[in-house]
Amino acid sequence: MDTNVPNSPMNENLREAQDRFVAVWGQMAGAWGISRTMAEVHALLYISGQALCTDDIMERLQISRGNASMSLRALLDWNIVSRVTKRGDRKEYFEAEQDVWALFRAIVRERMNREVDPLLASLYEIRDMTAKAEKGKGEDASAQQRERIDNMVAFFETLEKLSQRFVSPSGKGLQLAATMLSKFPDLGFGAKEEAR
Amino acid sequence: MDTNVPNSPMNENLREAQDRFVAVWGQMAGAWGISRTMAEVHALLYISGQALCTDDIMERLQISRGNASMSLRALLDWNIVSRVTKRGDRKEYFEAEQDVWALFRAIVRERMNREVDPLLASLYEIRDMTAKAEKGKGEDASAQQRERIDNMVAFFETLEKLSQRFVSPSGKGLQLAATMLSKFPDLGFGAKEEAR
DNA sequence: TATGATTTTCAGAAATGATTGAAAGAAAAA
DNA sequence: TTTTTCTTTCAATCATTTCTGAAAATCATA
Repeated sequence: MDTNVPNSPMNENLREAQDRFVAVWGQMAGAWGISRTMAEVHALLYISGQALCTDDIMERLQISRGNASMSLRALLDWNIVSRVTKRGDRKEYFEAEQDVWALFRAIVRERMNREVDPLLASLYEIRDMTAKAEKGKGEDASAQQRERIDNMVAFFETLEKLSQRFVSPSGKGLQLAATMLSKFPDLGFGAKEEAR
Repeated sequence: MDTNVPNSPMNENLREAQDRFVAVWGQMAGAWGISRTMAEVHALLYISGQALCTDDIMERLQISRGNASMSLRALLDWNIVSRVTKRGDRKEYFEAEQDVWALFRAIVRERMNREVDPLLASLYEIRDMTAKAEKGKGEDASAQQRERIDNMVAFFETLEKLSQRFVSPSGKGLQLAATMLSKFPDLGFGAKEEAR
C-alpha cells in the first residue's frame, strides 16, 4: 500500500532545496555529536515542517526500516523530535521542534549532560590524585599540575553555569542578549579595544 | 639511543593522574571534532606542561611515528600546539597552549571557520532556491519553507557574530563577563524569572 | 483470544575512519 | 658531498561505527 505523502506533487525547486538542506545538515552531524542519518532525519522533519511517518522517512531518505526506527528513537531521546498520533491512523508520526533557539537549547542541555558533566566528575578525581602527590617528593611538579587541572575545572564550571542559564526558562533572556549583542557591535564587553 | 625524558623518575601518583587525564581528554575528542589520538597528544602536552619531542610522545602514548607526526601537524594547524626548538638539539619539541581560555578561543575560531562558515554559505544558496520556488505554484509552502531557513540563518548569523567577539582580542571582555555571570547568578538576563 | 498492522531489536554486512610501518624526503653535521 | 638524524607521506591494515533486513515483539481491534 502507498504511504501517506502530504502535499504530494511538490514544487520541484522546493524539493531540491529540501534535499540540499538534508545533505548539508547531515554533514554537520559530527558537530552535534550525532550520526549522519540521525541528522538527516531531523533535517527532513525540520525543513518539511510536517509530521511524517516512518515509511515517509524511509522512502525519502532511502534508508532501512531499522535505521529509521533507531534514528527516530535517538532523536526522541534528545528531545528535538516528538511523537504525533493522528486519529484513525495507527501509524506513529514524528515532527521536529520548529523553534530554532529551543532546538539548540535542547542540544546544549543534552551535550552538557552527556559530555561535560562526566568530564567534570573525572577532573575532580584527577585533581584529588594530583593533590595527594603533593605530600611526597616532587612537590613543585605536583602543585603546578594541580594548577593546570584547576584552570580546566574553572573553565568547565563556568561553561556549566552559563549553559544552565541558557537552557533554563530564562534562557530566552540570554537569547535576547545574544541577538542584541550580535546586532549592535558597540554594546559593552570591551568593544572599544576591538576597534583599535 | 634513549630519548630525553624530562624529570625522569616521576612521582607515581602524578603520572597516574596524567594518564587518567589523557584518557579522559581522549574520550572528549569527538566533542572537539578531532581524533582520539590528536586529543591524547594534546592532553599529554597540556598536562605535562613541558615541551616534548616526537619520541617522548610515541613512547608515552604507545603510538606509531606516523600517527604522532600527523597528530602533531593537525594540532599545529589548530593553533593549540606550537613548535619549540632547543639549541644544540636537532629534534623538534612541541608544547601546548597553557591558557585554557585561549585554548578554547582557538577551538571556537577553528570550528567556526571549518563548520559554520560553509554551512551558512550553503544555507544562503538553499534559501535562494526556495525563494525562486515562490513564483510558481505552491507559494504558501515555499514561503513557509523560506521562513524556516531564515530562522536557521538568523541563528547562525548570531552565533557567528558572538563568536567573532569571543575570539577577538576583546574576547577577554566576554570571558570576564562569562565568569562573572556564572559566579553571580543574580546578575541581569532575566535571573528573576529563573528564581520563580 | 486471534488477526493483522506497526515497531523494535540485533547479528552480520558494509562503510567509514584511524593507525601502522617502511620508504622517501629534508635538513644539519661531518 | 656524503653521512646521519629526524620528519613526512601514504598504501595497506586494522578498528570502530553505522546500516540492513528479517525475525521477534508490541499493540490496537475485531
